Amino acid sequence: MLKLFNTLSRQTEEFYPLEEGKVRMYICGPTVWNFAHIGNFRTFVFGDVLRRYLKFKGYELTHVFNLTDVDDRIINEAAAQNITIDEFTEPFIQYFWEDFDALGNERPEVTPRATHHIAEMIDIIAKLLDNGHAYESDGSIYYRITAFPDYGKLSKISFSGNIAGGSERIDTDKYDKEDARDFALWKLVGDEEQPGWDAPFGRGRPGWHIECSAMAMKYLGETFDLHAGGMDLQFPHHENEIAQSEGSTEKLFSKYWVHSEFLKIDDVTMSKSKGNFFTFRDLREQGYSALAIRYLLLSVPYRTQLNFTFEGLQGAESTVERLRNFRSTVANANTRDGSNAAAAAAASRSLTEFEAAMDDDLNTAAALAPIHNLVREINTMIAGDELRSEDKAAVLSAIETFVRVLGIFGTESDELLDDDIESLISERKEARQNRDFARSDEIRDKLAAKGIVIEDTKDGMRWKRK
RNA sequence: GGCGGCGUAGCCAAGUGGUAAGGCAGAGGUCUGCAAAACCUUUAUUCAUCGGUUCGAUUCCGAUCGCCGCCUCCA
Repeated sequence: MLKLFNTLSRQTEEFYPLEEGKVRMYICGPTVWNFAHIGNFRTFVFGDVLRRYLKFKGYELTHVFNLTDVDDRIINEAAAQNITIDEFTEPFIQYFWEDFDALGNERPEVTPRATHHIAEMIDIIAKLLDNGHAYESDGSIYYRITAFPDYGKLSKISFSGNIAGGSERIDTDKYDKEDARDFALWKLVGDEEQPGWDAPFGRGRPGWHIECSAMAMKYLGETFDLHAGGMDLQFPHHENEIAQSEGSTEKLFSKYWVHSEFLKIDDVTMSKSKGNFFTFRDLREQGYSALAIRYLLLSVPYRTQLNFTFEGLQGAESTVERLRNFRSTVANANTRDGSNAAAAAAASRSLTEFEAAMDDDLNTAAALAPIHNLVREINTMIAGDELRSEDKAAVLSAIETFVRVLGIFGTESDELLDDDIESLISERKEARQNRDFARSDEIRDKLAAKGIVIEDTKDGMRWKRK
């Protein structure tokens, strides 16, 4: 039984949409022009692991992932270039998905654009105006927080403490709001020259939070199962989504809230403002593999800040390589007929422990241990010629489960070798039989130059792409 | 000032009221024509410090020190 930590209740509890057999989830992604840093991608990798695990558990999923394009910079820049917002954002979105895919994430079912949902946002704002949860001031529309007593239930934020205390960021009356906490739902655009959208309550642009309320409820219903995102979004973004949605429907918005922690670089949280951030592409350009980056990001449970080091990334590279080798070693092992009960038992125990750890609030760190244990145990059996042909399937099937849920073994390359590479390999085989090691090594070097690594195992020659 | 998190071997870290998972790196060995891969052995009497509760605490409580986050852009 999967248990998740629900930010709303501040406790780890059984994931209760279980009975329904389906999960509707929403994840906030980055603004499209913003090159998401690796900390954001940690959120997306965990979102992916969550969705893969839910599918593994047999749930039917509807997963909405928002790459937002409602942003003054985007709107203004598109207008300045005299192109549509879609035309402007297209290359950024493509760039993002390339990274998203390269990290081994599955694409969510729904990936809406906020600017295509202005009408839905206007509807919610109109409802909030009707029922007193919003008000107009100087042509803009603001949310009236005093009308929503539950405000703060997610982040447990205390405004009395903030205001009485030493926060230097109390918003002064820059706008004519009733209360410093009130936030904009609709920002007036008075100048007809400036891009904006027409609404019954005036021409303007949506505020920063309304899009997620609108799209989540449109695709998932007024009440849905799970809403995830980075810790940084808990307040104010998610708190405000709750206020808008529940204020308009008077129904529970999301049953579960799941927030993942960022990572630290040399013990300092990576963030834009700190300037110590780097992107997935930065790491790729330094030669690190996507698989190792994925492994590192999920090697620490999602609610713990991972302390990122390059030593750790290098280590992940070795680990991932070992897993990859294991998979092909098992697949290619020359085994005698029959079965060895110990092997099947090891595979089954590994799966059980893996699932128990994942059930425990997606404890990926604990879930990796049984995988490594299986690798060691089966490798030992192979070395001692104790693995039997009938056991291979059980071990490979366990690996497939780990791949399906975590995606850390990489995909098995089933590409055929080019003919000349193939002939070089058989030539080398012959040379070795004739103990012509000079020729053998020469061929190995030649193949290495083409990115093909040759290894001589006791079960024969093995190759892989570097 | 309010709210929250953390401090476990060289590094990344899991974890529990009953005596420290896993990975990486390091050392020694086995195998091998050489590599590579793999295997074996080895690395914390100890979990920031000081008290307390307990038969027993790394795990619970209190204090102290240190670090981090949110309250402000990062949807």
